[in-house]
Amino acid sequence: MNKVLLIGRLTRDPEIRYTAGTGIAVTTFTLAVDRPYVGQSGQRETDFIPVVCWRKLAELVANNLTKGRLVAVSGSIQTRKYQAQDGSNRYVTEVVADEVKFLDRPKEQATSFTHDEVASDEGEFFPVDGEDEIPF
Amino acid sequence: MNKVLLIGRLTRDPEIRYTAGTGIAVTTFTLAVDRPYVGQSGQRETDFIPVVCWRKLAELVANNLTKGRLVAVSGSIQTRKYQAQDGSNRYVTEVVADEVKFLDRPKEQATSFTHDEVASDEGEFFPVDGEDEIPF
Amino acid sequence: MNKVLLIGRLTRDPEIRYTAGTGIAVTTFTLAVDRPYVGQSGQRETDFIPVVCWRKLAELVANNLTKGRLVAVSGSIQTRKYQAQDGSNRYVTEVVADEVKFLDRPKEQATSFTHDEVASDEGEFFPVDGEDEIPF
Amino acid sequence: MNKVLLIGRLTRDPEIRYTAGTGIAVTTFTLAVDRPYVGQSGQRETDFIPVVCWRKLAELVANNLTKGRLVAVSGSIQTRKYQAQDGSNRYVTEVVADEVKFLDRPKEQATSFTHDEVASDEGEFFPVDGEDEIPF
DNA sequence: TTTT
DNA sequence: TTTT
Repeated sequence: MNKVLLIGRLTRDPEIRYTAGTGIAVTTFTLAVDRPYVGQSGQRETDFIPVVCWRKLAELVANNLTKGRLVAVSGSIQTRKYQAQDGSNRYVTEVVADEVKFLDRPKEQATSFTHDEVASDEGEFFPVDGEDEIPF
Repeated sequence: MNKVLLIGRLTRDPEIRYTAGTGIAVTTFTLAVDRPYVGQSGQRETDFIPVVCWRKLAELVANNLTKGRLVAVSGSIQTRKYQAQDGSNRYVTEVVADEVKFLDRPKEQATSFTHDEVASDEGEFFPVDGEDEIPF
Repeated sequence: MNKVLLIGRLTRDPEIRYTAGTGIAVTTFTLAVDRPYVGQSGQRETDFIPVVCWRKLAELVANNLTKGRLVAVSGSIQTRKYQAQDGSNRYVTEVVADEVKFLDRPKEQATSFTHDEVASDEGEFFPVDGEDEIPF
Repeated sequence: MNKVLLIGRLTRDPEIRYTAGTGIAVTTFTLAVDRPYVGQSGQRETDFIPVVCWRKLAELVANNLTKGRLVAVSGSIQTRKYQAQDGSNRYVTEVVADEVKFLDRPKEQATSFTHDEVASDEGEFFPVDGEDEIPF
């Protein structure tokens, strides 16, 4: 038995990819989940939890969620091994979602905007990552 | 909200340590949790999930559980950042337990026994795998 | 182990009472939780789940939540026996909350407003359906 | 979202029935779940939680579990309305299982026994109930 | 580095 | 590398 329930906000827009051979959709995002009480440091503490979705759910999430959206996720914890660039084994622990519930309404999408607005948005929110990033 | 429930077996004896300044007990172990159905590879798949306990629970676990024991764990997912030896940041995702329920009985601890019984018990249940094993 | 996680909306304002001897606060409400997929009848199905909170949480809920609010509840299932009026035993199953997370913002409580604003708000969000509604 | 996780023991053997028109298997049992800490009365308190399973799971449970067995159940809370004999509406809250994990091994089944052993076992464990019992 |  |  392996059950997880999280409520938190996306730290970025979700990223969708497709598996090599079979073209199955996989989307990943990180959920910022506040801890219930403030730590001894006085300020609110937060866990940043990597989440993966597959197939239909991957598409639903990629098409409908954006940075900052509040969601509930149910799923399970999965561990994976992968090879780092230096050849050593690395272990990842992440949540595989089987249900994602949207808990707030999307922000007013400006239906028309200037080029500069787009550009600055991209600058802030979608930095181009290197291609051998750790997958979350 | 951040809730986890796991049922699985310890892959090794738990390890207890104490925090530097304050001497608070922390014990860690890995839980082997079988996935509900067999993967496409045909054989049963398993997640190996790192678990941390603090204080009283740390001591309870360290004193009573051993490799192979079946437990239920409830808690939450925590993420931590740490420095690898090469100075780069590494991220860990683990479960912080707030309840651990023992689901099977400990293996028969013979209270008086012959040398042969000890030997066979150790062979099966307590393989020497660390440097601070009780040496008899 | 006994863990419950629910996300749903209050079917009415919560009701607070106090225990006879000791004056401990208890508040109760019912949560409407939609089932994930539509039933064979074609329309969305909903479970109406009784929830109880105690002490500080009872007061927090009674003072801050109202009919229609979206919340996440974590807690456990409790069963209770009580005597019906005809003397027979009756059994109740309900959720005892240990955490309630508010998931939406309260409806704009206009601090000063015109009659028309009140009327339209009530029409949309607070239909009169019980006998102890605030009568204005 | 509606998730439940329970670990407890069956208070009786499970009961299997089949739906009228379609012959779908439904099995019901009650789970005795101990509360984590003793109540103010000093003795351990227990919740008796009604559980329902459908189809394959119904058969698996009916064929393999008996009174006293330890299980983990994951599922959701469901509410149902039914008519009591006096025509009044009654509401039931129960857990619909979607996974049942067996946590102990079955008791040694005597493979041969005397009539008296059978009789006394039945006397202790399977009392004949009246026909208008509340359904759990 | 993995448990039954 | 983090969300409101």
